Order: sequence, then C-alpha cells, then structure tokens
Amino acid sequence: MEKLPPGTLCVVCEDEATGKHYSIPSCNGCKTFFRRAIVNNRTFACMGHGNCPVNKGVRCACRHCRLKKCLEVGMDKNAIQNDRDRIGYTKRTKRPRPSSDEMAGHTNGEGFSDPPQPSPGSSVGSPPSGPMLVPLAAPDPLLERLTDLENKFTLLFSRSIIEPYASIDDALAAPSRFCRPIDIQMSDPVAVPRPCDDQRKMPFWRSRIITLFIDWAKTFPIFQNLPYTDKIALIMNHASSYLIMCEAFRTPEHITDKIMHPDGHFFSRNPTPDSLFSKSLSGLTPVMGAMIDYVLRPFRQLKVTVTELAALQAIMFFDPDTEGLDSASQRNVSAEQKRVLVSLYRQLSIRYDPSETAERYASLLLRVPTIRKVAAKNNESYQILDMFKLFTINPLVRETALGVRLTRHIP
Amino acid sequence: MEKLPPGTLCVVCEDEATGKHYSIPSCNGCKTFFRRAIVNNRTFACMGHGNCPVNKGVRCACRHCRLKKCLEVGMDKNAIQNDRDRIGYTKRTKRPRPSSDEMAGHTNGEGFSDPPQPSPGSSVGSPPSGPMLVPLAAPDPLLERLTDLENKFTLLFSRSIIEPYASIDDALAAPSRFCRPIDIQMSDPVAVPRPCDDQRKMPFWRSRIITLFIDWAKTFPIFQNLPYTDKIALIMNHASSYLIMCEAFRTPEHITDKIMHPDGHFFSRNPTPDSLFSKSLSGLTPVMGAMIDYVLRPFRQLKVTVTELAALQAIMFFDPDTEGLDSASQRNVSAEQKRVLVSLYRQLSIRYDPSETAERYASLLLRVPTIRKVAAKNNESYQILDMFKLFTINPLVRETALGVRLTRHIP
DNA sequence: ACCTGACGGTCAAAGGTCCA
DNA sequence: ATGGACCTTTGACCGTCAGG
Repeated sequence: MEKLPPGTLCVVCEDEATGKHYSIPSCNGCKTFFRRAIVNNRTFACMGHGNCPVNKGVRCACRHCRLKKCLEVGMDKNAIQNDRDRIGYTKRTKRPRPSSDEMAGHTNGEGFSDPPQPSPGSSVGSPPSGPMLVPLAAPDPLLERLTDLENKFTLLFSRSIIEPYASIDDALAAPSRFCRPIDIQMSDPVAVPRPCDDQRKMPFWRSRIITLFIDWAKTFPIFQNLPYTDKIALIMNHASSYLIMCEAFRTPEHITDKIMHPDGHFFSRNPTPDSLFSKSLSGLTPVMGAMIDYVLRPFRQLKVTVTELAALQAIMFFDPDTEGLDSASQRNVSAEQKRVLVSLYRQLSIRYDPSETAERYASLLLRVPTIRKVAAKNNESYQILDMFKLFTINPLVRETALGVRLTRHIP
Repeated sequence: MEKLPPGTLCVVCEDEATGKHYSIPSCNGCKTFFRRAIVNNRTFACMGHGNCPVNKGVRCACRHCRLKKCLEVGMDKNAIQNDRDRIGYTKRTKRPRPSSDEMAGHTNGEGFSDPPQPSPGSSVGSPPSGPMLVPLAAPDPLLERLTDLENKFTLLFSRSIIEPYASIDDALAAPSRFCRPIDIQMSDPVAVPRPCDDQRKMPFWRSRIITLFIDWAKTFPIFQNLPYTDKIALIMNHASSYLIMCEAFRTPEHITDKIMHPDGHFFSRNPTPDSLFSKSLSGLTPVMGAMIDYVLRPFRQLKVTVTELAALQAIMFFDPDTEGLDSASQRNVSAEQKRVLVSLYRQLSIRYDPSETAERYASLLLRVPTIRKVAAKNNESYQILDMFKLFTINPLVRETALGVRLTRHIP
C-alpha cells in the first residue's frame, strides 16, 4: 500500500481525502455516500441534464451526478464487502478489554470529554489545551471565502431565477445576491426558465454570468469602497475573462471538446448540424475553439480546483494595471491582489512540496495572459457581431464586452 | 460531540431541546425557524419595541424578536449548508407527478454505464525526482546564458552596425549575430549611423530590435529544432512584446516618463514640441503612454534586474499557448519555458527569503499579461498607421507586428 | 505483537416533508 | 402561508480486520 501524500484531494469532490476508498483517493463523505448508494441499490434522478458540477460545496446538490462521478472516476463496487460479519458492538456496547470500567453512557465525566467541536467557520473558544496535534492545513480564511462564493455561484448560476441587470449602473446599485446567505428560489435544478430557441441560449447564459459576476464583485469590501468610475473600470477589465473562465471551468468534466452550459446547450469547435441552422452565431466559432484549446484544456490538464479557480478570478479581477484606475485605487487594488496571491501560494505550499509549489504557482499565473488574450478575441467577435447586428446581444453583456456605456448615472 | 443531558432546554425559547442546532442547544421549532429565516433572507419588523419576550408559549408572537434572540444566543449562520438534493416523499400522499423518480431498475440518466475506468490521473506515487538540494548560490547555467545574451544584446543594439533583415524568411536563414563571439564593430557608443530625420528614427531603432530579437531566438537549440512554421509562430507571437520590453527596460534609468532610444530620441506621453512636427507618429502616442505606465514604471518599481528581464523574455517567448503550434512543438516549448521558470525561481530563492521569493516571482510573472496587452495595442496602432500609410514601416517590423507575411520561402 | 490502510457502523446534526 | 413534529441524509469518528 502506498501512503497517500497529505493534502491529497478527493477525486470526486476535491475535499481533503482521508485515504483511498474503493480504490480511489476520496473523502469520508464520498466514501460513505458511495457505499450506502451501492449497498442499498439506490438510483437517483437528476433534475438537470446529468451534468451537474460536483465539488465540496455542492456535492449534496445532486445525488445522481455525485454517484455518477463516483463511478466515472473509478470507485470500485466490488470493493464493497456485502457479507461482512456483523460487527455488533460499537463504542457504547463495546467490551474492548475485560476491564469493564467504562461508564459507557457518559464519558464526559472526566478528561475524556472534549470541548464541543466548533462547527467550521464559527469562532472558537478554547484551543484544546493539550498537545494539540498538527493544526493541519490551517484553512486560509480568504481562500475559504472565495471558495464559498464560487460554490454559491454554481448554485445560483444553474438553479436560480435571475433577472439580469439592464445596465452596469443598475448592477452596481442593486444589492448582491451573494450577500443573502442562500437565495435559491426553490427552483428545481434546471427548471430555470430559459429560452427554447437555441439561438438565444448563449446570450441567456452569458447575461446570467455577467450579472452574477457583478454581484460577486460587490461582495468585496475593497471593491465597495472604490470610486464609481474605478468600479466600472475593474468590471469592464475583467468581465470577458470572467465569463470565459466560468464557461470553461463549469463545462462538465467528461466534455473535453465543447463549451457547455448547464442546460446542455453547447458550442463545439466545428460547426455542428445545430449551428448550421443558426448561422448568426458562427462568428463565435473560432473564439470557442480558442476557449477550448487555451482555457478549458489547460484547466483540465492542471486539474484546477475550485479554490484555485476562485483565487485566480480574484487575482485577475484585482488587476492594478486596469486602465483608468486612479492611483489611490491602484494601490488598494494591488494590495488586495497581493493578499490573494499570498493566500494562494500558502495553500499550494501545504499541498505540494516546495518545488512543485512554485511550479504549480507559475502554471496557474501563466494562465492569465492566455485567458486575457482569448477574452480580447471574444470581445472582438462581439464587436463584429454587433456591428452587423447579427443577433441581439443582451444590453449588459454588450456594455461589459464592448466597453460601451449605454446609460449615465451619477451616483 | 457531547450528548446533550436529557431535559436540556432550548436556549432561545426554553422548550425542550432536541439537540444542538447551529451550535446552540435548541428545539426543533427554533432550529427550523432559524434556518428558514436565514436561507430566505427574511427580515421581520417588530410591532413593539424590539424587546418582546420569547419563550415556548409566545415564541411565535414576534418573529423579529425571535430571530434576534436566535442570533443573540449565538446561533451560527455559517453552519447552514447549501441546498441539498430533494429527498422525495416519505409518506405516500401527494405525488406531484408519477415521474420515474426513484424507480429501481435502471437509471434514467445517460452515461451511467459502469466500465470502472481507471481514474484518469491517478496522481499517485510519482517518485519525487531527486530531492536535489539547493546548490546554494551556484550560478544557474541557464540564467547565466540568458543574462549573457542580454548583455550582448545591449552592446549590439547600441553600438553595432546592423543591416536589418528584409523579411522573416531571411532572418531565419541567416546566422545569428549572437553566435559570432564578439562582433561589435567598435563604433562609439552612439556613433551608429542613423537617420537624422526624427520621423525615421523610431522605425530605425525598432527594426534593429526585431532583427536582434530573431538573432536572439536563433541561439536556442530548442528553437532551431522546431519546424519552420512553428518558428515563425513563436516569433510572431512574441515580437511586439519583446520590442516593448526592450525599449522600456533600456530607457536610461533617470528617465521615468519617456521611452528613449540609445541616441536620445524619445517619445513621451504628451505630444512634445518634437512630435508636433511629426504628426504622422501621433497615432502611437497613446501606446507610448501605456508603455510608460504599464511596462516602464513597474519595471522601475520592481527594480527588475538584467537576469530577471532575460528570464522573462525567454518565458514569454517559449509560450506553449502560441497559436498555431503543433502539439509536439508545444510540448518542447512548454518544457523549455518550465526550465526557465524553475531557474528563475531558484535564483530568486537564493536572494530572497521564502515569502519574498514567492511575492517577487508572482510580481514578475504578472507583468506578462499587461505587457501582452500593451503589445497588442501597439500592433493595433501599427495596423491603423499601416492602413492609412501614414509612414513607412520597415518591412520586417511590418511582418512581425502585423502578422502579414510578405514573402514565402520553403526552407 | 504492533502498525497501518481500508473496510463497516454509529449518531449528532444537518436538511426535507407535510399536516394541522 | 407558516410552524414544527417527524423523517432522511450526511459525514466525522471509531472499531475491526487483513497484510505487512
């Protein structure tokens, strides 16, 4: 048996793996979930299209897709021992040794009691006075927050009813959807009302992304304290990149040659029979190719995690070289970017050994220029499409991608 | 976890607690009330004075005060999880639709077929290649070579007579000037013959840079072994960035608001008296501003060294995301890039302590996207200038910046 | 005998359901 | 429409077992 390097991630959901289970490095949750599903011969129905994302934050959202992924990554049904001896006694009934002391009922009489373990996230009372084993992987609060936002994004994006903003001004004025802790409006996963017309699906999903992007941005205190024009500058600077990263990252994992939206609508590099009907979008085909080759594929190859993606989005968003930033804002933005960079590096360094850490760090950071390039391409295509008015672009997407402000609003 | 002593009361309403919920011993009612209030982001108004009593008997009387008390006694919002999958009806009442929700037998979804495919990236047991202790301060041969090239570049650039190549094909066919050990023709620092006409100075210097850039590229064995089309792809991809970095880095140190060539010819952000005479170049003014703000200034601020610049040029040149690279070349290019990255990181780590190392590493790598952006801008301006034929661009610069091949030459 | 990795079982605490 | 009794699911933790 090999020892699993500490910090290995669960292949199913990217939580920390507790070991190999059913032949796959996995976390306790996925291990137990898999066993129960198989033992009880459960079958689940996906309310979406069988391509829900599965990661630590949303792994409970769709059992069908979670089980499917367990199998896809190779969890071995045969490793489940159906006919194991009944264990019988457990801690309560146990008689480990005849010593019979026990007090089975309540152990808390003495030093055995442990301080009630605080739920994750809550502030802690007393640090266990004792020897205090390794504070393993002290979770970085900043990255945790970013990851949490990313998971909420996933839920909101694919399962919530969203009224896209009509303009950047509106978007900045409204409260962020991320601040209400969870606001899933009980819609079924992909009962999200959406256009049936294939030609309108992309604008539909893209305007959702941009809308959520702005809501995401508004959760950062640093962002909120920026002057109005600087807010707009940051939004404009990163919108297209955010969009592209989001679409690439959220394309279901087994898809490697298409960009796919949550409802199964997709773009592939080569015009499909579908797109032959909608010539109007064919202008985007080369951009899709670039997204696949230079964004989606590298993400897959690197096995970018949710946390890494979350950090990268923030690093790119807080870009001190954003055009038009005033110099005070530039310093603030730069400081925020640096904070995320430091957190990311630390996070990597607890999961990898030193040389691997630096390598992965560089690999992630070097995605930035390429993503920006593809984003610029995307904007260009939009401009061309816009010029010829080949199809109606959602006003918000238009503003952010084309850099054209439609409305003016002095805050 | 402790067992709650039987008879414990709900801290909110003094009903019997059913356990700890959201870190507080509480009853079922308060537990559910709290979750729903948070999840739906409810806010309630108190009809009284915000001090209504809350206990078993009257707990429903004022939701505002009930929620307030929940928070006061420490119920933990963070313990609320993301949306879960629907469970299905437990009692057979009300069936929304006879959908095949739970049916055993076979799953509805597609890809559930179960070839237990081995996990794609088992990511295990790769023996960490040699621990390889840091040969402290051992000069890195790769970086040394790069630095050496950079120094030679400086000499050649400012003090040598250079016949610019007429086309990329010619450039690739010729031997590299860097390979002749020393070929400085001992001209005085700026005795280099150059146009007196101010309007022709920039093209003059730029064509020198591009010429030397290609000679620089040809010194890399990896580059030489690339197929012809891939060589061109790399050159085209990086030419403009190389040019910009070169001009910014080589502007004398005391100059911080201009881009200056070795003969003193310069561009500043604001049209100077000089440039008033040469309207034809004014199209480049905004690009110059960007070069100053986003390339020159950051270089100064970081105090980028020659070695760091040299490494950065190589890292950017060996860009695996260069468009049009064939996949074998891509691997080779990527490997070379990685080598430089590793060397650079090592170099930094002997000069700085660990956290500073990572910080500087990131600062350097994050110059890449910005430089690329300015380079793209530069190319755009050239295209516009070219379109209006405002001035004659040197054919080589034209080819590399505009992506227009003038000649064809099958090697 | 003593680790250790990977099984199965347990139960506090989370979420979902549905009647009054 | 909403509260809350009652149910299911989750996953951290622990005992057990086989192989070293």
